[in-house]
Amino acid sequence: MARTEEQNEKIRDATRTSIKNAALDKFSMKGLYATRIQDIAESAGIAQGLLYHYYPSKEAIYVDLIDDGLEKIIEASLCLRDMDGTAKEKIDFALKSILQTIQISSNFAQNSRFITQAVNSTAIPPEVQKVLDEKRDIPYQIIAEILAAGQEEGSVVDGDPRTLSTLFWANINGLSAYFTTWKNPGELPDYRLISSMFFRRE
Amino acid sequence: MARTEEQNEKIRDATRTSIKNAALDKFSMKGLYATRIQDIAESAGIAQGLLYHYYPSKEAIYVDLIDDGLEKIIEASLCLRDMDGTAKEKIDFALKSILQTIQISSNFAQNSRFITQAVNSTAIPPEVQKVLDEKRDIPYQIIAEILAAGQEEGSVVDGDPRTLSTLFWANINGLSAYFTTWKNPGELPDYRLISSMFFRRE
DNA sequence: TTATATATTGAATCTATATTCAATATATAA
DNA sequence: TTATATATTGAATATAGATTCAATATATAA
Repeated sequence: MARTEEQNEKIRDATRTSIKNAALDKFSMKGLYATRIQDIAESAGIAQGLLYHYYPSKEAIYVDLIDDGLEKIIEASLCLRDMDGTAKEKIDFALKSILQTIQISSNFAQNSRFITQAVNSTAIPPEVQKVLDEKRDIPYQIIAEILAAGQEEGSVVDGDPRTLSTLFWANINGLSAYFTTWKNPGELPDYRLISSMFFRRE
Repeated sequence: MARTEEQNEKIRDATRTSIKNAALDKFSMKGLYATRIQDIAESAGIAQGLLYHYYPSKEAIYVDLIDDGLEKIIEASLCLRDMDGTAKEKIDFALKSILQTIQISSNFAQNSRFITQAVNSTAIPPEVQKVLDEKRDIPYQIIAEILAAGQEEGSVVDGDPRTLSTLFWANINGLSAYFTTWKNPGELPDYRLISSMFFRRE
């Protein structure tokens, strides 16, 4: 007999992972339509043909990655919501960690860049649009919840919590975009500056 | 004899303008590589072939439009810098007018979306990259100047003016992106919330 | 060792679309 | 009217690159 199913699965998992990593690298830098299937295959260290044993098309890889990307942000948001502490502690923690992550690792910024590109194009495949429609709003809702709780506590400024949440994410996305798309981006602002928008003065 | 040179020029100007308008519409929504030359021609109401009497390639239209787009922002920034008033008045005026424009007309947001896409892709033609390298930084410098003057006046908070300027544009870009890429985006935040980041409390 | 299942290869095909070009339409100066 | 310059058309061409597929490599159970 040949390899066991378990062994084949391990091989396929490894190959699938390198395809996904390679594809995220390329898509996040060049977008769906400027990325060549050959780019991805080469970067993953496999032949073009093999890619089609894992995904039926270039678009299918994209859909998969968009879903992953949104899930990551949702997961992090939920984790923030469910942690102990006041609204101020949560927002400050979020800002501090995100700004730090942007500078230290490329993960957050890469993911953010990838999603930004998808969101900015109406040419994305309908399946991608569907995932975006279902999931993109969730992190906005979660931050709005946290801010609403802060208004109850009396710490957060007045105003529609959802609008404040929009402002929160606009800052994150704006800074992240700035940071990834610039040669030498300089420093990021202190998190307290951003935080000060959302909270009353003592 | 046939038409005068002046008359031909008028015809060509009109055609060129509709090509540029159509191309900006398409590029800003779908990006360079997902936009088909046929899309642009159709939307401009001309035949594909004619496009090549005005531009040597799809990329050339793109370069032209990127330059226009950056020039518009630079022009507005310079105008702000040179107006009378304190730093606070200028920044407040800028925030107020931009937020209003985002909601009222599509011009600013369309331009912003277009530039965001270009900036987020390393697949853009080298000529576009060149224009971006030359011009993208200027609005950041101008806002930094204004904020530095505000620090002299004592109204603007401490910190590297260029970093504050980054934060200013991150807010503008983040909100603009939010607003154009959402079906029913809801309200934009009050400009004073953003402004409060940059100025000391009375 | 060997048989076998499946992971992998890369050249061949097929298609979409950017670009070219020969022919046509148009408008006005004479 | 007519001659003419040039704006315009759209079908033909060329090509890049997505997808397919027949052949090969690999690894292990027997």
